[in-house]
Amino acid sequence: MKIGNTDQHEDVNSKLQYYNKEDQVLLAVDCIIFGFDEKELKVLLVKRDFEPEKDKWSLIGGFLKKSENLDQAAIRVLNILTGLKDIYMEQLHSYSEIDRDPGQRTISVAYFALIDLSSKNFDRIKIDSAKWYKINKVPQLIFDHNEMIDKAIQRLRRRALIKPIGFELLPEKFTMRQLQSLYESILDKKLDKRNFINKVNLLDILDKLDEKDMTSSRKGSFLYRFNEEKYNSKSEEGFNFKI
Amino acid sequence: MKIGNTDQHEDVNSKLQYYNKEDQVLLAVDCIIFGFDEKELKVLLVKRDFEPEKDKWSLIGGFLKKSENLDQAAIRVLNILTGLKDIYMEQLHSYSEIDRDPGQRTISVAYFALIDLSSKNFDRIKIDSAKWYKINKVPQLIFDHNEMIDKAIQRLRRRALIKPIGFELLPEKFTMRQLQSLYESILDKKLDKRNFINKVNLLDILDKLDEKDMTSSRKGSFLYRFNEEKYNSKSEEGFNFKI
DNA sequence: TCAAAAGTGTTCTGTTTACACCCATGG
DNA sequence: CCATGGGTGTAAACAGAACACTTTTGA
Repeated sequence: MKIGNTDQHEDVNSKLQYYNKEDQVLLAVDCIIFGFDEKELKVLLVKRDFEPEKDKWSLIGGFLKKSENLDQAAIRVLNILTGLKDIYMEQLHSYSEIDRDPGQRTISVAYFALIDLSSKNFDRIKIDSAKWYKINKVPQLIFDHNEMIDKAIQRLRRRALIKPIGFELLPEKFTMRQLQSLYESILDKKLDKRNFINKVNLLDILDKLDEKDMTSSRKGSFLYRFNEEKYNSKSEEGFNFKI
Repeated sequence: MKIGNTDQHEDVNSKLQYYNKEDQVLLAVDCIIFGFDEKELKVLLVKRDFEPEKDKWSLIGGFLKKSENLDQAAIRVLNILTGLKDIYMEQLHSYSEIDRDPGQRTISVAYFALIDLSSKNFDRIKIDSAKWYKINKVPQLIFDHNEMIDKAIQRLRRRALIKPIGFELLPEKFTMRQLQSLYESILDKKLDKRNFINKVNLLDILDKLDEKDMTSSRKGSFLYRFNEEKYNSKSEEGFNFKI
């Protein structure tokens, strides 16, 4: 039941008449794309090449079409820029300040995406002006985009402590050191190696492979893979990765 | 930067022309209003009195006007129904399935609100067909409103464990028993009285008053009040109310 | 005097933190 | 043979969970 206009006289039994009185607005999606490249958590930005705010950095975005829902719009926008599909995305928040976009009244729904930069899946970015920024070196962005990124980082932090979304940022096979570096980047603090490994092993959601990664050291380090079945069989509520 | 139509030829320097190509949609807000009345966590629903879906239960909602942002729209909608102002509200999620509202393509941004039912502030509901339902007795609702409530309950559960939003559901002065009942309702589990009180006292965010509430027992029970200064001085990150 | 709710501490268990040395290997 | 990162365990501190009896007072 919509009661937006209960003060005014109107025929609420006439659905179309009712709906047609209402204001329509532009709905955009903006994507915070996080990537992890072995050491650093980064976010993908593009340089705006038209007025207003020309030459300022910005998140990628696009407008919702009537033929799609918001998730589909976010997936489409991400795909246009990166060429990637089947990427983890999650709706973050909707931004609606009246003057947020000086061009026209626009409400934006922010999404964040997690992609693995080390993987060969991700060979190129399709927009020339795009650049990866370390998350603590993000420049001033247009509109409310800095606010969006701040909120996305906070959400990522909380999520990564209770859900296995961190693996979306790693290659399929990864070392313990990579996993630890990832969590150190996300949480922005150093972690103790032994405590970290003990905790991860306790969760029992990884397969230790026979392969070693020989690029990082002379000894080589074992590779691990996230085992989704193991994870699902453990808990409905995610893990409690208090680190 | 909006790249919704990069495949098509267009003059991106002409802002208006650019924006005007895009689809406009109706934006609604729907409010999940939680209330706590000494024992039970409840949600406020209204009976829809027009077709389609006449006589079905629904959340309250309304359409966004161009002159307001989403928070303001949610506050307005809440005020129309309850007459209340200065209520805790938080944006929850946006719902955008193409057929979610058979009347017209509508995207809805869900908000949840927390109000104290025991307070005399809340003397009456302004819509006759409104009714409080226990959160585990919610009937089938129109559209995706059941989904919204489920998500709101989950969010409330997580929030209440780390932020002092539970106090929004209580009168200014409350007993420990009331606070415990509230958390038991939110978390849907029985808690141990001694452990609960020990933990709350450890947080050191309440003032114990000299007054007693004499209505609940012959002995009477001390009243407490949330002390926001104490809370703010403790932590930036909220508390860790693992109970 | 008793019914009904308030109030109060201790022990046990599990989790988190702090911490340092040997291993394997390629150069 | 040594420099580099990989791998491993234990003890102390802390937080959570389990648990039962006494107090007050209006009816």
